[in-house]
Amino acid sequence: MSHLQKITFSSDRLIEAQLLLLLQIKSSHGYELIQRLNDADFTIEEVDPATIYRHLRRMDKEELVKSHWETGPSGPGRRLYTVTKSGEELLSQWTINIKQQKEKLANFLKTYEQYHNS
Amino acid sequence: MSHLQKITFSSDRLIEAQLLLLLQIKSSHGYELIQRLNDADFTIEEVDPATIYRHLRRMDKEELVKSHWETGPSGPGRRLYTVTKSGEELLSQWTINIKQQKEKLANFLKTYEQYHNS
DNA sequence: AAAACCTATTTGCAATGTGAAAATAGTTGA
DNA sequence: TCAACTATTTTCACATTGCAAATAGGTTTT
Repeated sequence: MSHLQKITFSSDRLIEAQLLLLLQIKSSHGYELIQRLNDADFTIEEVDPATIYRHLRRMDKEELVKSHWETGPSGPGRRLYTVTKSGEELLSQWTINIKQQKEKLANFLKTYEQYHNS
Repeated sequence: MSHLQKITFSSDRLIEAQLLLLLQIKSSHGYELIQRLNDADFTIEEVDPATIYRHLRRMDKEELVKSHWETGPSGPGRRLYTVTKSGEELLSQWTINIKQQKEKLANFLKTYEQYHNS
């Protein structure tokens, strides 16, 4: 493939993995994803809505998700997001990265405790 | 205390905790810290020197570390950093945050695996 | 002795991402 | 009607980053 985009796994992009996971479990629109993120036991802080919407748009452009506009019977129009095959593949790579990150944090704590019990 | 600075625990500031830990173990100057970070088993990626130097200067201003200029017998002058009491206290708070973060990552992986074995 | 290299820190610049707030807009309930 | 809720987008100022270059002392190689 000629133009594979560069994959960024920096931990400040963790929100991407979280969105992909939630979307894999169930397609949603932005507003609902914000609530699901705030309810999830794997997120830390309240997320700023603008950040979520911006990530979703970016991920749409990068074809990690696809979206279509829904003008339902009630409420304002909303954009329904679904994860793509490419997004699922990226999510699976994210889990490897997250396992690593978890190990690194464990090593940090180990070093800290070793130093403080001696 | 009247002007406690706001503490940021966002994971992209993890570098701060890493620097504080290394400095608590042993005072160092920037150049050495870059090497120690790259050797440590709790860091992920290669760090950009500019980032390290900038964080050290910021932490100096915030009195998490203190520094003094060393004109040793060999090599160019260098700034020797030592962690302060305030820096040690912050590091201890960081460990709590890192434990939480580790838990959140574990929860993420649990949710992922639960979804993929059903 | 000049050239190249290592140690050591700082600064400039463009790019990226964020939070906060406001703009937009449809729907529902009092 | 007015307020509240749902839903998304955009603007602005600010923080931070990576990369590169500038600066500079010291050591090693040719």
